[in-house]
Amino acid sequence: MPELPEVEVVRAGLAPAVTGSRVLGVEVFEPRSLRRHDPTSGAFDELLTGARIEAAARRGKFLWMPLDTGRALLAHLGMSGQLLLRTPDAPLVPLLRARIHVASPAHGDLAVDFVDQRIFGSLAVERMVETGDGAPAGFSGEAGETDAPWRTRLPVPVAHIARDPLDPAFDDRRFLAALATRRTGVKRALLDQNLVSGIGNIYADEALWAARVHYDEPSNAVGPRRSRRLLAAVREVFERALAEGGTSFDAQYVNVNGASGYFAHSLNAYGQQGRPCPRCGTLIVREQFMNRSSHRCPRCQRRPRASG
DNA sequence: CTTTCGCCCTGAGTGC
DNA sequence: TGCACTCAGGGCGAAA
Repeated sequence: MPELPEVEVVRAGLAPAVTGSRVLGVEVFEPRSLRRHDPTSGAFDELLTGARIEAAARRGKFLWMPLDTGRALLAHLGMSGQLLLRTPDAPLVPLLRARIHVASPAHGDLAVDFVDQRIFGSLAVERMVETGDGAPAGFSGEAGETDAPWRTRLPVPVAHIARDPLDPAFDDRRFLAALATRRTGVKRALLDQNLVSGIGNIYADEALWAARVHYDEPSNAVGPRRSRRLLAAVREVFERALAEGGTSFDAQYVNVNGASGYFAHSLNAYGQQGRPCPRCGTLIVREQFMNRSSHRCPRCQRRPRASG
């Protein structure tokens, strides 16, 4: 499932093709994929058609394309979403939920296909709000090196989403202070997009393994030293996955050109139950937590004392 | 405010 | 061959 590295690969693949392009038309095959779109602000296709796409930007797992209308096309891939660049007449695959036709100055006419099996992902056209701190709203590659208005604006539904750990404007101290304050399990905190964005179940387990922290340890019990180690581990697993072109556990994720971004061999904990911990050889276990699965090494990641 | 919980959603895989 | 069942989990609104 797409987390920050996968979404970034999609953004980076999309950006050169869509930047400066004009939306020619929209085809919607599955209305539920637009359930996040507020129709009272205008019909999805009407708000898109004719607009010029200025860039492709990302914060955490949220991806948006600022439009010259002052709004943005917002995409979240959910569990199984993909954004694929196709030729305008490419055959319609069964799971295709929407197709956006654009005229690209660099690549001619293109189809941007939104494919999503489980329909947890969504597309919407949203209003923008200022970040307030003057820093770029998200990462948008070279296009972000501009003073265009969209640079410091983000779609309304993303306003409450924290910056991600690869964002230069990410506030380490604030995050560490929040960990020290919260009484919830540390993995819950890692997955809380209001605290730090971009982390999903896979990279949470990988970072916790790398930092040797048990997922259910109260976040305020981890302490500053290990919390810093954990944050560093998150960044390391992200950077490594980015270097490998994005990771996905089940090959649902396909990058913008349709090639698989599957690099399961690089996973140390997630999905590795029954296999030896690469560090100590103890067999990795899988446990139910938060209605999802957590993977850990029973020896490297012991639950400290009494809790839960 | 903080935290937890239930809901959404369906193709692939499994077992009988 | 077919059918019932299970599994995957991000984000959000409601509730405690």
